[in-house]
Amino acid sequence: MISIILADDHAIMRGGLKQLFTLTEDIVVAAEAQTGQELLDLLQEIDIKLVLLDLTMPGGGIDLISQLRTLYVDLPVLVLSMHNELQTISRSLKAGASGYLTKDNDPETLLLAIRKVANGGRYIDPKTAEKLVFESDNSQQKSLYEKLSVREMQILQLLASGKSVNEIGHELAISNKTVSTHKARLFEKLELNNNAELIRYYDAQDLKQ
Amino acid sequence: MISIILADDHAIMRGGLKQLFTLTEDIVVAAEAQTGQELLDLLQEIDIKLVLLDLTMPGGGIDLISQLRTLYVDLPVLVLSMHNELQTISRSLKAGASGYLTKDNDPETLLLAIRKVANGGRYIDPKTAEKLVFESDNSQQKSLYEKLSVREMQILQLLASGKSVNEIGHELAISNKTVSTHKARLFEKLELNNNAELIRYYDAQDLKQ
DNA sequence: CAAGCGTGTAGGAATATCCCTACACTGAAA
DNA sequence: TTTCAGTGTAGGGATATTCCTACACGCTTG
Repeated sequence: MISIILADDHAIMRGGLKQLFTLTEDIVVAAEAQTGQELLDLLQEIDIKLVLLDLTMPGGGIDLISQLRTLYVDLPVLVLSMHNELQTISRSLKAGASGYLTKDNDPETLLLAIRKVANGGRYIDPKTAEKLVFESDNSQQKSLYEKLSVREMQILQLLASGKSVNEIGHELAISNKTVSTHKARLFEKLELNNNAELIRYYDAQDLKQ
Repeated sequence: MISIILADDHAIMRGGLKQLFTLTEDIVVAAEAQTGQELLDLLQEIDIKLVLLDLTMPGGGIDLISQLRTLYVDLPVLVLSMHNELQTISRSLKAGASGYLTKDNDPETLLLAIRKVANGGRYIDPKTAEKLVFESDNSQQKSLYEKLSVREMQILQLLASGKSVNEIGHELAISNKTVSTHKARLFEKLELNNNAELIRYYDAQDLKQ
């Protein structure tokens, strides 16, 4: 029996997944988390076999994977994401995720991946696995977006959501000066000159996904 | 019996939703589409009561809603989205969607929304509906723009172009403090909370004209 | 292994911006 | 006619942000 935690902030998605798992004999949802913190809290209380993690939830970035990997060395983390940005996939795996698949896969594939990962295996979407290998070779023409570090990307998202430098500093528990530095660096990398451009750049990127 | 088409490019999401609907007596999934085109093709073949549409799928933007509205006047479209950007919601509804809810709602809410919309009603997430009232009410009549004084409008345009308060003060040969006052007033009038919202508001207005 | 680049982190000083308040002027309402 | 709301203008003080600089760490790369 594979007991899992659903870590996804979309209740409808969780609801659907739970229903999906009722069709199986061997997979059961032990708990659900809507934020990274909630997930960490839950893990202290209950014992499960696998975390099914949506990266886009609040407090659910790459860092969370690293934390999980540190705190629970043997706990497999399967990332379930909407994005198939190679960058994100690659970073997730480096951070210690046992698998990665996008939500456009068949439900059967998800079940397969869960079983494989729960048994200590790894699962990566074959289509993207191939690209990953390919990409690492000719990482020449990276889009500006891909030049950003994880932290910078995070700051970008928070800025684009309308948060101030101070608010972000507080939220991430770092100095506002630090946030400002990150901001300056991502301005340089993205060749932006002001906040208006940042918002428009972000929205434009967002549409591409 | 409410027969629906699931239009979402995420197979896992569709799989989950389908399972969810098996719990109900009255909702049945007649078909699934992964792209806008696929949806349009399917609609020519089969007769259904409602389209459950994920805006983020390929070929699944606001335009698609307009098309559906033109081709099938009475077919209700319920938008299921991850984003709760006011703009997107507002535009969807203007384009003719019968309802809008985000994926972080309860599954029960989704069922409720489907039933309501299938019966000719409308459904909008209560949290966001409230915010929308201002926007839609005012934009129907006065287009918030018109509440702004000439000077405020000018400042808005300059801010949206990426100029700083100081730059604007210099350009208009008035104190930066004055510019700041104008800015504060237009923020209040437009019910904006930060620069990001200003940019998005301005761009949205721009599209309307 | 040494050197160097990228990254995450800040401090101090300089600016920029906001917040609250104020005042004069204009046109509309009472 | 008086009153009042809306507007364009700022000042002073409080905050926020930037700019420049720095440093430690980890990961390449010669």
